[in-house]
Amino acid sequence: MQVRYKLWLEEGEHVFGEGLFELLQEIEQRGSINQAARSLNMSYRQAWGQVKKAELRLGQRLLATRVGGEAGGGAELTPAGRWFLQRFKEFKHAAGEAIEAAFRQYFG
Amino acid sequence: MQVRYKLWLEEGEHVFGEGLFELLQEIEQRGSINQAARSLNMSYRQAWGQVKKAELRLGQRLLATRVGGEAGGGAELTPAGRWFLQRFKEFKHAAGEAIEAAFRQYFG
DNA sequence: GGGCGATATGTTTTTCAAGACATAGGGAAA
DNA sequence: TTTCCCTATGTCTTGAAAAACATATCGCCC
Repeated sequence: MQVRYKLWLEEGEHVFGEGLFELLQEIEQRGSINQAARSLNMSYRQAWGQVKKAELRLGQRLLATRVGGEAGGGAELTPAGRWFLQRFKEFKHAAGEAIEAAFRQYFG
Repeated sequence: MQVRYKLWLEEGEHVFGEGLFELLQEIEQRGSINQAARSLNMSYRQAWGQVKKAELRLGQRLLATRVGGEAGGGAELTPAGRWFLQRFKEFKHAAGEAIEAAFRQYFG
């Protein structure tokens, strides 16, 4: 038997979770939504929509994008984007450890 | 902004989570699946199916039921049922506290 | 100016889980 | 022997989220 969990943040509605976390991470190191989506095996439409919805609900931009140009365009994280990425990463790690520990304590 | 989470146990597949937890709790103090379902605002079909699926996957009974008789029948927890209920309750509490604490630490 | 690789959205289709509906049967008690 | 309240299942409907499909536009570069 094993424990499973999902963690996310809400601002009335879902704004930041595992999916967006991985997506932003990938965008940060690839420089484009398209590349990131591809590498995570999802469609550009899906990736873009996810970011857009979060930005709307948070009331702030997570990505700075450009259209056209040398590489056709691209995207990079705004300071807010980097902030969320970093914080969520640390939070997720701490919470995950604690959950596993509690599981071991009560079911191990 | 607030943190949200879901915790559950798997044995290959989902076997025990919040839903079953509340259901067993209610059954324990009401003595019937029907009454419990009603009080949780779900159908008997749904409640019964949930228990059945878990029992199948766990390979052990969670409820001892009887058909017909004075109250029409009824259900009570087996020792295994009580064990899961108690353990999950404690685990859920400990994990919840830890998650909230981590959230405060990183986003508070 | 056409191709390439991006962003940016609207629309439609699929899928899959949740819920609703239906039916059979058991046993005490009036 | 009928009524009542329950267990026990099969099946059908539906509704929402995910995926697929379809366009439009932008700007460098050859």
